[in-house]
Amino acid sequence: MRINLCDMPGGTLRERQRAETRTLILDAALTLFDVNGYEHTTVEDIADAVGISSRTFFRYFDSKTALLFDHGPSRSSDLHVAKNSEMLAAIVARPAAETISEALMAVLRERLGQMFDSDGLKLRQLRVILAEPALRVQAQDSFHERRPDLAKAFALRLGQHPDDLAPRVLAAAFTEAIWIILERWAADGAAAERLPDLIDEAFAAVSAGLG
Amino acid sequence: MRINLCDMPGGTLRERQRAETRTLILDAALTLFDVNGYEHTTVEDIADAVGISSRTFFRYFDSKTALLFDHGPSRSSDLHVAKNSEMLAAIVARPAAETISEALMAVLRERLGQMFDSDGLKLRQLRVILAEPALRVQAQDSFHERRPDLAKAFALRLGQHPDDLAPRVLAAAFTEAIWIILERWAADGAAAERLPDLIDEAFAAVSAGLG
DNA sequence: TGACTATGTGTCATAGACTGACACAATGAC
DNA sequence: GTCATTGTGTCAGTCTATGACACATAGTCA
Repeated sequence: MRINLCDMPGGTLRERQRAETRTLILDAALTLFDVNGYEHTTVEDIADAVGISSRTFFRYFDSKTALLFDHGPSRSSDLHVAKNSEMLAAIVARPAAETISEALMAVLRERLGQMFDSDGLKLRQLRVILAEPALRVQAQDSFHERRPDLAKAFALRLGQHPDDLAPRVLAAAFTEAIWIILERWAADGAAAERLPDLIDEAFAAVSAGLG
Repeated sequence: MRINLCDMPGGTLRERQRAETRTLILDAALTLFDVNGYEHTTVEDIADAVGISSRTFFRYFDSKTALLFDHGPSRSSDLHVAKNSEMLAAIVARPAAETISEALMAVLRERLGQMFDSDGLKLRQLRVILAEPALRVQAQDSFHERRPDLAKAFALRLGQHPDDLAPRVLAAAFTEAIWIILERWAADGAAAERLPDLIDEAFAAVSAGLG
């Protein structure tokens, strides 16, 4: 059952096994979702596919939906956290002369493609989400999770408090914009080179709309 | 069990009974949520409180969360639909010289207070939602439901397609703004006369932030 | 290497949201 | 009053999720 873990770097055998099992679950789940649809795939199906009990599944993922919002194989356990703060730091670090829209756009152009490119994971998740209308709503939640952080970054640029209205509203607006971009990108076949164009287009529209 | 239905206008006895049961369920549920919290109130608790089986509960409400997003006693069954389209029509009908922000603000000043004032229902729902962090996320969904409509109204004003970016982003931004307004309003004690002030304040901030 | 501890796993039992099927009761129409 | 329509309770069952316990595996220390 355990496959060659030797080529994976990292801590103890346990940690490597855990990471391996996690990716096995995630991969099996996304495949099953793809074939049978999210609703018609039970947690037991997933567990069976990996050869674990469904009880064990819940020791790896808090819920079935967590599979869709998981940030990668968590090779090093908080890699994505680092990535996230990097992104926020990048937003804050953009030249003060730039508007928030310009700053965010620049950061997205640099990093959004990378995010969806590194492995196919995020794209596969995105596709499942887009396929099931009920999930699109929940997906907003996943973005929503990051909104406070985004609002914080905006607040820093604006010299305001993160709970103030402007940062939060801007975060909501741009979160929606990113969502639309990803939607269209996936619908267009998810070609990596399309992403920058879509970002440009979207942000131009937003600027025009908000101005 | 059935209480004096005679003073309620409306169609057949069956319809009146149904409407009555519906409000009984809704009222009992919100009371229980208030006392024991949303999570610790089971559907069976609610059903017991009304004197129906939990199976019957699900014949009135699609889900437990539906209780929080239900639009009133549905005396006349699609009253809220009418209200909703009225609101959208009002947005479209505002003078063309107004910006979208101004138009929406004017409509909200006219109608938002009314919406939360007519009966205590929406405020009670709002309080439950705000009390339980997990629900705040779902609440976004409920607003989200109406976003396409809002986007449509905006699109009409902008002379754009409802699926275009600008209307959707604007809808997201203003939905968030409304949400923030309601949050603060509830936190402030939900005094009816505070609402217009909060609306003014919020929209001023948004305009300043977006400009 | 062998014992000892920590951690992971399966099994079992259970709660809680929801759904389908069926029998029975109440309503509305004639 | 008869008869079709519709509402309700009961029962059984699915699926997500969690707690308890026993057993197995990995990490540690002598």
